Amino acid sequence: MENSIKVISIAGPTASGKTKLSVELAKKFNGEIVSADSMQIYKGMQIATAKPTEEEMCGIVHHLIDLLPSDKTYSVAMYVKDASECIKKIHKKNKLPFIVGGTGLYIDSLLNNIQFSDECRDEPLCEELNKICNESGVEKLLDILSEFDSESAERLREQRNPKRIIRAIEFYKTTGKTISEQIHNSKLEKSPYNAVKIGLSCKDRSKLYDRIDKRVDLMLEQGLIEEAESVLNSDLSFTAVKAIGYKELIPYFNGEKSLNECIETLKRETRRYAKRQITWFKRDKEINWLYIDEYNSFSELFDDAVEIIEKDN
RNA sequence: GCCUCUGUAGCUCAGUCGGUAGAGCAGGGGACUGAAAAUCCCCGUGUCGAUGGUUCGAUUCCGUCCGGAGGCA
Repeated sequence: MENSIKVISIAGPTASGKTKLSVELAKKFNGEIVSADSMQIYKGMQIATAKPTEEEMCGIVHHLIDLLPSDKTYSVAMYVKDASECIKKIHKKNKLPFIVGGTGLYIDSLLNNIQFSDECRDEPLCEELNKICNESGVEKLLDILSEFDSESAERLREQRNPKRIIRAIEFYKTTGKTISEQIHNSKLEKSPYNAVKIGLSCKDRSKLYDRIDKRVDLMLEQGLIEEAESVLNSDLSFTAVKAIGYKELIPYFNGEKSLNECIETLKRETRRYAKRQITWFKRDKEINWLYIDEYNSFSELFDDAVEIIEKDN
């Protein structure tokens, strides 16, 4: 693929060590980092999102971190647009782009060059559909959808996931096309990238969970409580309120639960999040997995990562 | 030392009038196209403390032992 742009992606669950590996690799290969993280996009959410500090960045340029104030919504479509431009610029400078993060949907949509339509949102409609769902149940939503898109209705019937069904209805009402057509059409543009995919994970799940627990403890030492107070007191977009690390502390601030109980909830939610990330990444058979618990030192892990990147040339 | 209660899933506990057991939480697997750190679907993972006895059959009944809690001294 002579005309394709070589990129490296580094994916993996939270607390697997993506930040450190990516910075070291970027140093070695003259790279810049494009974050693929739906929450690090936001300013002011530093500790809970484990955003790399200036010090951790070691002078490597990081894109798509601290891009937006937390009252602005963001989405995968915007991400693909933003990240594509970053890659283009980095490539022009003859540097190597590293796509690094834990948001699988963002990474896959970017690397597969998924085409999103321009405007197809209708928030009042979604609110209305949400109301219908609460009052009459998911079945009602499926009925509405099957009036014009029985194929998707059948596909979505099994899991009865309101969000997906609402989106399918919204898409049709705003574009006149079915979501099935959109999914088909979105894949027509060939990807301009030649991606070398590296995945970081733990062979032993419980070890990853230990790392998560420790990292939450560290966040608390770094001032997570104070950050949570200020974030929760600011205006948060639909997207930003979903961040793990703040909402779990609300019962503590309201005096409904002890701090310890909330911390346990926070750790548990982070573990579940990591599990979902693992499920997502697992199905990509192109990922070269490196298991951090199979290495005695970072430098051995690093050497293997270097080998994966070099053998592609 | 004696008496009482107790020991069942990773945790908290049900239960079996004797036919090898089930809830919640934790956990595991999966899906995923504009909120994705979101949203949703599926799944019980077990030397029923150990060991003898009674019995066709014991996790259940009886004996002994071990561990835990409490009471009396």
